[in-house]
Amino acid sequence: MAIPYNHRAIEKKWRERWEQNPVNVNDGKKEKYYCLDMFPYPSGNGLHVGHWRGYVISDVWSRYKMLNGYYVIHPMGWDAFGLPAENYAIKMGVHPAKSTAENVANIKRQIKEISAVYDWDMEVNTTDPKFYKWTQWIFVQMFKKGLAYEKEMPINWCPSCKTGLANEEVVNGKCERCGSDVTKKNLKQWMLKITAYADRLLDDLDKLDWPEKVKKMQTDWIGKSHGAEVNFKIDGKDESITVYTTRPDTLYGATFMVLAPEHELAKSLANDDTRAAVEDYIYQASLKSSVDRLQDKEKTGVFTGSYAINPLNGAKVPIWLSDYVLADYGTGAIMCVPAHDDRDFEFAKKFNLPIIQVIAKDGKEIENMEEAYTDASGTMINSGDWNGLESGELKLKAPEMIEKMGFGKKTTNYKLRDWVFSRQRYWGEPIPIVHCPDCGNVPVPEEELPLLLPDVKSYQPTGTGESPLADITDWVNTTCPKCGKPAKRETNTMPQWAGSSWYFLRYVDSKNDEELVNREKADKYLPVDMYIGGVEHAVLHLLYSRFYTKFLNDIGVVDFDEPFKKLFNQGMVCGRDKETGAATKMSKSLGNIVSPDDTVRDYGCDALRLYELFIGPPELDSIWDDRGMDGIYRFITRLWNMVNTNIEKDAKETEELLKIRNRMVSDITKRLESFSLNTVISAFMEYNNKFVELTAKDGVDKKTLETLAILLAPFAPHIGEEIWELLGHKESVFTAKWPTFDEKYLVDDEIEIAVQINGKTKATVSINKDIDKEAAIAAGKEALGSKLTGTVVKEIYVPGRIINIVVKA
RNA sequence: GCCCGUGUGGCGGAACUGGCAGACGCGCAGGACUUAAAAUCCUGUUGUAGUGAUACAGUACCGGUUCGAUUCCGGUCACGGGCACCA
Repeated sequence: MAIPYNHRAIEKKWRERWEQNPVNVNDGKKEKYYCLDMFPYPSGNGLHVGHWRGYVISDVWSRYKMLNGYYVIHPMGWDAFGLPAENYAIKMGVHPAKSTAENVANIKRQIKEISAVYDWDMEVNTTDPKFYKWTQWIFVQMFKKGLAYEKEMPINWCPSCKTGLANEEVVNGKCERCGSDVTKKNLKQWMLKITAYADRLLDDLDKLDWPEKVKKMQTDWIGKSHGAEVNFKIDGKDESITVYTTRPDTLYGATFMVLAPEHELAKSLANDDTRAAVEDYIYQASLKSSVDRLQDKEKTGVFTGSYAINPLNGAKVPIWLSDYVLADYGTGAIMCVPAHDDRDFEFAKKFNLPIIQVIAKDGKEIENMEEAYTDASGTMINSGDWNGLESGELKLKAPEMIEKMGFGKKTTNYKLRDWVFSRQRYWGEPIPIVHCPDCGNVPVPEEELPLLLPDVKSYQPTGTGESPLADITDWVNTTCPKCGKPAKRETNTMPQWAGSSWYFLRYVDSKNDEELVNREKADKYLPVDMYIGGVEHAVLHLLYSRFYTKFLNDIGVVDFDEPFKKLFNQGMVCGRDKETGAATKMSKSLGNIVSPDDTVRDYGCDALRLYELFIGPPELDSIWDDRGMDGIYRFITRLWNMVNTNIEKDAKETEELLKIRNRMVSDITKRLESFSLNTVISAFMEYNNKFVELTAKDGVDKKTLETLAILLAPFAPHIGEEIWELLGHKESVFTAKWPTFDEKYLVDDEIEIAVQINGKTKATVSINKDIDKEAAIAAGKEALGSKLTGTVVKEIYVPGRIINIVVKA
């Protein structure tokens, strides 16, 4: 009898062989295919089976591409700077450099258990000075182009992480990392002018083969809107206030105006009667945190005492202050049309302000308006010259009309804000800037990069708005690179996203000390063809990376302006809540983390790889169930025994086997191409069941077994190799070509189809696939026999699919 | 509140452009082998009624289009995700 399946021996053997003779080689002739994983941050918890899943998916895809003749770039690295690593270090009471190195070592060991075809020569680590030299270099280039600038402003501040945060890092008013309520803090910050790329970031989404969901999230995040700025004169003064509106068609319906409490004219609009109330309102608003401002939907406000003149009809409208108007969007001031905007309506009701309907709803004026009519469709009313126009068309034309009339202009606005880039933390790339009292901000000269992160005993965040680096006077005090006079270093560090925004460019030339990436190599091996990772980075990493790539394209570092052609988001692997049985995210606090280590030991790497795929559709979340591993192991054992038995049998190729083999190739290839990886595994099981059946009879031929070995290799590489070798091959299975199939074997001549009466299946019948309708109907009726009663009204035959007889009782 | 996604056996999930709903696997039940257990193999497994072939019902719910709907359309509910006063 055949040798029993021994996953430990087989996997050890092939891992050693691959180590000596890598299977993914660049012979300079093959076309490249760049398949990238989102690189992990090395947390102390190590990997769980959820992380594994993404890596298995990308490895299956990489190996499939190899078998299709590509040289596959499939690298791995470490996103090791940033808050998670630093917070972990603080918790454990060790230096982040030390804990990071330990965590990297542990996770690398775990990742090697996957037996993926990673090219470890390419490995990068964002905390390596040789790497962050270039992270700093990019910052300097941005500074030179005016895209990195310093600004004092109220920014999002996490009181627990004790650092400023980017807008993208604030989720529902809470810190993305630790969940604390985010407050505002006035700090001098480095900013990156991502808004300069807003239009390109928006327009180029069309070029990308990405999930629609992610594209939509980025579109919404950029939030481009079209409208007009309109100038309203302040009654009795020379000054005017400019508002931004997307609904200039409703200008005749503007019955009041609201400014953000932070608006520069806010105080000056008050008179003796209102001054106390206005100043108090402004003060109260300044105390509100962003969370309060998000949660208090109840409108508040105060009348300034001043009026503005509607430039279109000369109407005098009161000017109010309210915190529902955002200071940093548009002009910080809005014209209010309560009849056609929900928020303005609510405000008008609360403060008893007039409501004028200017768009007819269903051709009429609404009698007792109970909610705003917000559709831009209907005929204009109460609108002077504009009466009778269609509001949707007017909305589009009004900005230009206003521009011609001379009291405003057509304009666009974005929700996207510039990127707050300073972190008041230790564990990040130092921002390479020197503050000189005479020369201002001077970048560290490029030949002096990297500017090393100094070693320090106390790396805890200070909470004062200063980075821990500020305490290291030796380091802070320096000389100005320009004039040589005493100067001080910038002490803030970069956010975690700095390194991850460009790391994928570095893999293909990771040891280059002269350039970020050699241009020739970049042209040859970049950009990324397939990027695989979780959806949680939709507006963070994936937006930042696109921005960086466009910038590097602009300064000639690379010749493409989109980093990732295709994106695949894999679903999470959830655990089960022990009490409710509901699916929950795997987390340490819930105690439902499943580590891959034990599973690999007990069932083997191949078994876990197959199970990670079999568990459910790769793009959806799925639930881990340990018991499923037994099913996979049974399948592997059955397959293993089947192959070994057939090697002894040495069966002949028959017509039946030819058919099965071609169908197997067709099924697996189609499902793999459409990323339906869970059903690929199902198909393997189904075909294996057939082979087991045939083995009990005449056996399965060698060619079919070879085909099976190749098909299986991307999924279970050790087994694929072992079977390939058992079948007499000296070279690796990955030197083989992915098999093709012949269409002629996919369809039977005799097919079995369903026979229905009034759309309900009542019988089945075997017919030749080419017979005409008449013959098919006759065969169908015969199969139905006495079940067919009543008058036949209609006879339907869809060739190869169905026979349906419609009868009337 | 707005936008997007999902809803199929005890469980994970299949079903190509509308064409035999429940592939494949888990679990469970019965059987074989065994002194016994594990492992392995075989059989069954949507529900209801019936010994039975079979009949009827059935893809969250209500309705529509169609010879025929898990699939298309309209409405409702539930769950998940994104955005959240962006004028």
